[in-house]
Amino acid sequence: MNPGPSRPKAAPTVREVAELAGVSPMTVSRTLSGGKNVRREVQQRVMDAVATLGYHRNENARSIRPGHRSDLIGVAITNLANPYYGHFALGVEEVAAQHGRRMLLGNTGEDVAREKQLVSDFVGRQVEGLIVVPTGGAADHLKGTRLGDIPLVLASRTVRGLKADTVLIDDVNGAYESTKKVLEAGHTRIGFLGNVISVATASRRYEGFCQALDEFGIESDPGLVTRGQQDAAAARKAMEALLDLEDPPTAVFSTNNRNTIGALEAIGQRRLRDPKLSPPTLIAFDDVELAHLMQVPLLVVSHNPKELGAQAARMLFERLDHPERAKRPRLIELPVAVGDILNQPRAKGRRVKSVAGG
Amino acid sequence: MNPGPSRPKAAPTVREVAELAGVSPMTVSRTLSGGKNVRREVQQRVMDAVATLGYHRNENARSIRPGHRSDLIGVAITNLANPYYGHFALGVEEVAAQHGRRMLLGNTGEDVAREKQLVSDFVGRQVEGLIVVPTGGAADHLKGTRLGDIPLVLASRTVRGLKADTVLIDDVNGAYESTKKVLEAGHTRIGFLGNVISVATASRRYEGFCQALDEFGIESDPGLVTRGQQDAAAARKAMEALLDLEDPPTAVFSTNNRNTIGALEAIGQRRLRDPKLSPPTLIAFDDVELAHLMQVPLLVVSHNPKELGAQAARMLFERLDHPERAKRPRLIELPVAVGDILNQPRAKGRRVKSVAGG
DNA sequence: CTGTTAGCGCTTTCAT
DNA sequence: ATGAAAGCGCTAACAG
Repeated sequence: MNPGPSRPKAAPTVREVAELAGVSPMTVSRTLSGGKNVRREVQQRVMDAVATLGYHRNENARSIRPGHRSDLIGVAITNLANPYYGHFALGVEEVAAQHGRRMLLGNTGEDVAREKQLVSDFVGRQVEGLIVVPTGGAADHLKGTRLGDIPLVLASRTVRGLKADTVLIDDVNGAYESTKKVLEAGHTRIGFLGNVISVATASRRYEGFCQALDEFGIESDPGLVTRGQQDAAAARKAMEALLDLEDPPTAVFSTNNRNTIGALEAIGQRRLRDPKLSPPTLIAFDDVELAHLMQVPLLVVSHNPKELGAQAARMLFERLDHPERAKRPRLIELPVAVGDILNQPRAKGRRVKSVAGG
Repeated sequence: MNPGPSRPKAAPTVREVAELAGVSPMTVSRTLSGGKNVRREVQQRVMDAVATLGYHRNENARSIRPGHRSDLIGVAITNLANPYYGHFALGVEEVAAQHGRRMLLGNTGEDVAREKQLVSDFVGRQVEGLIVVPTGGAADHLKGTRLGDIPLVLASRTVRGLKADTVLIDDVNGAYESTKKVLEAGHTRIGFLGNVISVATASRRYEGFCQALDEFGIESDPGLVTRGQQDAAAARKAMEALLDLEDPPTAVFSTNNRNTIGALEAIGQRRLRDPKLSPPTLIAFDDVELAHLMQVPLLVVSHNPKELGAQAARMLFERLDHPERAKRPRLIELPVAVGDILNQPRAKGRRVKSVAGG
């Protein structure tokens, strides 16, 4: 009657199932693996025993046998709170599921130490492969030898000096094309809202930004370049500072969705006080929900984070499921779509055509 | 020279490390578990061997020993692409990390079959506990016996007839209070944008909504109630339909962030065509980035999805780490914050005090 | 301090 | 069609 201190009764094992079904463990094992060479009737008895005992076969014990896959992949991303990485993780998960794999997901919070710890743990858990959005710090722990030669795919960011499959967004070009488009529209003072420099995407996008300025013979004004904003709050402050300048930029390049949100908040807030404020044109790398409806001139450089994750996963499974094909590390750059400048103020903006994209 | 077909050389084992270090496997094991009773010098030799071989101890093999924790929890959520669940997962992950656990994360996509499959797999992988955002379909597979009595925490939604720790948002009250506030502001025709009915949150929020209407003696007009919008696109259409009504609602209750986005898109789009459009007041359950800057009268019912995840994880670890304390299933409802109505139109909207309309 | 033995849950191999 | 034995990688328990 009294269940007692509810000792977490050890999970039933094959042996117990076997006993209850009146067969040997081997027969249970066979039944569970498809039922080859087991009489229908016996199979039924086994399945009944499984059901009554609530038996689940121990995948961990199973996976220590040689030649057995763990069906597990390890994924380390930097910030799960960012919807960008939510989509990314979903892309990975979906492809992993298609390939019959499960996903161990860890959040690094942009902390190398945590990344190291996570990766090491993943390897210990016998993941078949790793997908990592590297934090950008030292990355010895990602070296092949340290990983026991488990396949690794880097996503969204590279690591200098690390040979591994990599999927990136075409950052440089996206930044270049979009900046160019805004320059063509006549802007000459363009601000820059960036995230941490050590993050590879940040510098790549800055690179493209500068390329375009160079091409137009414009010297980047250091006073217009801000860096290191990791979240929307910081970005908002940075944007406010830009707006407060004596000679504020007429356009601002925002490196990522966090900066875009912050920038739009700053602008939106200002406008509540001064409805006539004519906001700067915003170049937004990464698409952001609702941004296009904010009545701020906006040029979106959009791409698909879910596809980024899916692609990373595909590269991984290419290696895992076809080790015979795989050769040297591959680098894939996913295309971005540079849109048109939306919400142009009616009077001014002369129509610039050009359609860019993938 | 030629590495050959690159046979994925089996991961090194304790034995190999032991051999290289000139000790027994046991000494390696001891060293790796803290180094008790191993001479410093020998430890060093072992660590060197570990480093040269790139050895990672096999956690799976380790975890089959009796009494050993797997340090793994299984988390099944419905839609990783929704930033809401990204935050949720982050909350879980952080608390799990604090407790030294790793997270197996699966996405159900609101599909019961997938949920069932995931949960079963998680159990087979020896997770110590489960956190599930139930899809809402049949849930036999979540019954204790089927789970091998692994602790389960339901998050965000309940399952009727299932005894398990549960963390919810205070949906009913949040919907009630916010609707009431809008009724007090003088609105009498209030639309409803809902998601799938089978989802428990949906009906709970609808319940609160109706409660408030009842209290003000207003009969809910079926023509104003829409249901089943799972994503922003569907929500947008539903909102457009509401706006197209001959006698459109002056306020609209949006059940969740997907519906809010869709509603704001619909309104924003309309306004581009007709800048004078006076948009309905939006009651937004779930906070949404940028929403408050959209110049749409807005009442946000906000809460913290990350905290929801953290709380779910805390309940789980309470049971795991203190099995002696744990008693009957607990239900926690996290409070919501009902804000003020923002972005009220200045000129027109005559200030209606808190007097109900018959 | 260190090594030997045994066995965790499972399945491959080899009987029967 | 079924079972017995052996061993995967690891570590308690017990020597020494």
